Amino acid sequence: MSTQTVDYKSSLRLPKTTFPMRAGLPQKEPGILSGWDEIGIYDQLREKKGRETFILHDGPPYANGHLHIGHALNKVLKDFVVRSQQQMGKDSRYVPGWDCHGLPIEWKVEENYRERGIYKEDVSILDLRRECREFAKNWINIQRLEFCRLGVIGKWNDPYLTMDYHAEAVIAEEFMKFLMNGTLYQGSKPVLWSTVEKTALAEAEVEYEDHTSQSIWVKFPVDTILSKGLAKAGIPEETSVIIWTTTAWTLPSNKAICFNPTITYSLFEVTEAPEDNWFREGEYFLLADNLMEETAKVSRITAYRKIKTVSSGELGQLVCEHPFRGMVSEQEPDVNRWDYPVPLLSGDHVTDEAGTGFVHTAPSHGDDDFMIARKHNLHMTHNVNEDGRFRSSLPIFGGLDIFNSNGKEGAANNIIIANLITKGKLVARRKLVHSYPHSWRSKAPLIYRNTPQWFVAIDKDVDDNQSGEGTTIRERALNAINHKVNWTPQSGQNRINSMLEKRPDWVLSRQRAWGVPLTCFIKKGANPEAKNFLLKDQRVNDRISAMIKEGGADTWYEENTKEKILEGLYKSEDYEQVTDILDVWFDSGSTHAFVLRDRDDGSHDGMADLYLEGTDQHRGWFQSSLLQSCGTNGRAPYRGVLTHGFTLDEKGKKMSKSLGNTVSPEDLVKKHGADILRLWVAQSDYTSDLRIGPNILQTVIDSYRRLRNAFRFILGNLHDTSEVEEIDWTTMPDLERWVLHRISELDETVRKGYAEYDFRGVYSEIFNFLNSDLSRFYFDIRKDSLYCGYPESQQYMATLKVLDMLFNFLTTWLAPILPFTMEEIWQSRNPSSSDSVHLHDFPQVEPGWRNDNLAKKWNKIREVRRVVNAEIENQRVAKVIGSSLEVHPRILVEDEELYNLLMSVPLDDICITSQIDVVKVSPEGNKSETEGNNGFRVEFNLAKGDKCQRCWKILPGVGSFFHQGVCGRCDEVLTLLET
RNA sequence: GGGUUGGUAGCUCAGGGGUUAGAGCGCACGCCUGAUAAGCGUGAGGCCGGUGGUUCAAAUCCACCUCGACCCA
Repeated sequence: MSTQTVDYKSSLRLPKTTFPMRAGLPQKEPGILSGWDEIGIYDQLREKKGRETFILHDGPPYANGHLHIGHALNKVLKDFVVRSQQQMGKDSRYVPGWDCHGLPIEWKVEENYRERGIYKEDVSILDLRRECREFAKNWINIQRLEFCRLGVIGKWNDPYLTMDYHAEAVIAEEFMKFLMNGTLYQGSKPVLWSTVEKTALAEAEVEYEDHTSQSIWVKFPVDTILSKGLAKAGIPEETSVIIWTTTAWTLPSNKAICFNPTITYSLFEVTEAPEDNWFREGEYFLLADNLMEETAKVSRITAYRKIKTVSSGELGQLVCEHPFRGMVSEQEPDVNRWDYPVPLLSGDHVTDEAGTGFVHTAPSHGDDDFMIARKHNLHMTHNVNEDGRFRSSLPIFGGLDIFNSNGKEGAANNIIIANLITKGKLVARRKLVHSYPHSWRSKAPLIYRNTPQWFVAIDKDVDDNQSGEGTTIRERALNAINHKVNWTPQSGQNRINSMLEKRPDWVLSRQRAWGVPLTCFIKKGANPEAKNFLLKDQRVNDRISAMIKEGGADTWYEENTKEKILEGLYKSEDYEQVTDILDVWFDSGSTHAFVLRDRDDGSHDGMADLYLEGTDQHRGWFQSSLLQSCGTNGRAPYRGVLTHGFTLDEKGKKMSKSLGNTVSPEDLVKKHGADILRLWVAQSDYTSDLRIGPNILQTVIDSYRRLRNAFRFILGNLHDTSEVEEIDWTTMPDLERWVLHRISELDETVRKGYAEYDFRGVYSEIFNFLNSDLSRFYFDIRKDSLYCGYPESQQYMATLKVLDMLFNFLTTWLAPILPFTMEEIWQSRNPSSSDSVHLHDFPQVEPGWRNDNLAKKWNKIREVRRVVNAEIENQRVAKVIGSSLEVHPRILVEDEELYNLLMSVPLDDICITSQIDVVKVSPEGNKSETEGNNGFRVEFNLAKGDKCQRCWKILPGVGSFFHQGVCGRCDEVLTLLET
């Protein structure tokens, strides 16, 4: 035997590829992006004709500020959908959009004015709107770049904007449909109001700070005529209901008292009190039991007794007198403005944490009050003017100010309290420091003030001849969400349903500047309930929409607009032009009209296949779009809705700058690349909240590396060549056919997963396949053949063909999730300046690949292999061997079927041992040998012979062939290679 | 406070009345040095958020609590 070693390495076909192990995504991705740009990939995909469309309609993000991780999550999920639908054979279009109007932008612009020392009042509305438009435009451009950087495919060079003139015109048109179909009405609603700025404030403009108020306990005497069942309930006629309030000034506007049926109330009597006390001995009153003690303390009564508990049923029968009943003004001595009944109403908002358990209710001056009022048809009052003074016509209190123009407390509270004392209706008063709304700008305390607003009635029959799905907007909406729309996850249906069932009419109007106006006119001097209050004339509407299409919504605010529009049709001096703007949710709720219906790349029926947003949009866009569309089209604008959760930090906490636990998409992309961000999305369960942070990202990076290396192996063995000879799959070895079987299984789960938007399922299926079936099994086994086999042998060609197929399936399957990396992989095998993996659909599988019997067989073989591995590991740990090629095991099999099965495959290759023996043993005699081992047992033996210098197997006969130091197989291959 | 929703290994997730609760990654140990800042093998990790109930049997069903999230108040 020769001791001389020959270097046979050059005769091997070792993997060779230029595809680097380390990705360098942050550097590489921008280049890939510009490649896509150059070939115009989105438009090129649109050229594929004859495909069914799939329309994911983009929910427009708001154009103010950089993207946060939630935006990224949303757009990445959308991109998964868009790309996967396309590759499954659809024409999958995606038109991104932006929400441009609204308060936050108007605000920032105002802020800029302030910084420049300009007062908002000195700026014309047209100038302000111009600045807002510029502001939005600027951020749209920034966000567009940021979204594109994430690899999101779409019509980025022609997105939709809610501030496009066409969009503004359509929004106005859509609004006017509500004007015409009878659901629009003017009502009023309490809003937070600044008496300093004389304007309504949005919730976002409100700061809560401590404020000292006078809290008062007030008697509302029971109305003995109107109350029912007084005697039966054992309530004396001279009983009072005691309420508690911190806003004495709202008492003149009181219309009801609320109680909570879950609280226990009782009838009490004052049995002892100081001589000069407001609350006198012998007075009867009603109060929540839990609050009696506290009330006794503040009202200085020294003893009281509980007479009996009063049920909520009994309370509901009571009606009180207003404490100011009988008070008249000098101007109107005959009119008593407070001569109305004050009913006791049940309300969930009432608590027994403070006060008396009875809540004084002024419909015009509180949210809860307003809702109760609406439920019980209580009258709204208009007692408070813009400047925070009572209207001058209000008896007794007319002209008093609540807060003056400096935000300091006015006379109203004190004079009202003084009157209560005079009338013997005050029980107690206390100063109270509590959290109270203040203006973000002036820091002045705010009040709730009733202001006229425009509403869409959602329980009124819609006059539009589209009643197939219901006559009211609510009916249509409920019908749609419960019978027509497909929800992902299913829980979304329940969620939006419970919100829709309860929601009130839609408040459309905002007293702001930056938006689409409510383009309508009202008859001067007409009552809002009057038939001619609103000007309804299609000719007028047409002029308005033509005007806006031409010059944008700004034109509404130009001089003489009213005259121009009404010219020749109506006397303009008879009408007043509404200048309020629409709620921005109406803008975005109308996107289906100006995008899906109106754009060439919209959808054939104006409906989207999918809306995809965060779960907060159940109240937002999903609902506004639904209501808008049900009012204008009588149906939902979408067939499917997908919702995702929110992004949290690693501990499941909300992200916030102050906690320092934020992850910005920009940083992430700069540091790790967009594909890592996308892979994080793919690995997460978007149906609940998603966690992200450095540790979680590290595991994403790890799995990315692993995946990348598996592809590198495929590329290396394909030697970066794109041409692989066709061969008939039926002639392939068992093992290759098993891989084909797995591909066909995967094909089914991948397509099904994508169709159901189960990206995590798709990814984990593919990832596990790559690891468990390929790297650990198939690749490991076939390395011998790929490296050492004869390149023209049938088996080698079959393996190569399977690698080729795997390449095509895997790159396309993963392309929606990892568009950059799959492109890099695709290009490194098929370099081309015009091709892209994203132009290719998922390949088709052959029906014959699926072979469940074959799968069963290979499962069994892998089980045997696992046991062989375990035995080899034992010897390795014992330092008997290192490599598995040093082993020549024997497998003792009792089971006939298993024996035949093992004999039918090259088990030495499969176990990566130099040789292997399979021996049939009889079950008699040594039953225990294989019992509990599934009918077989592994016996360890060292491989005998010499190590082949080429393939490293240890075999007898090595060295006895023509080529030095090699085994028979290698000798043969070397000979063939030389010819 | 209400509605909705979630809590399974260090991480991301499967499972879902019935043997010793699974996967992948990570980790530890070992091997290989012809996927090499890679690959292979083996292994250790879990009072399945808590308490109580229903049941022969609960991670799974029910109730309550707790911790988080979204929306609302």
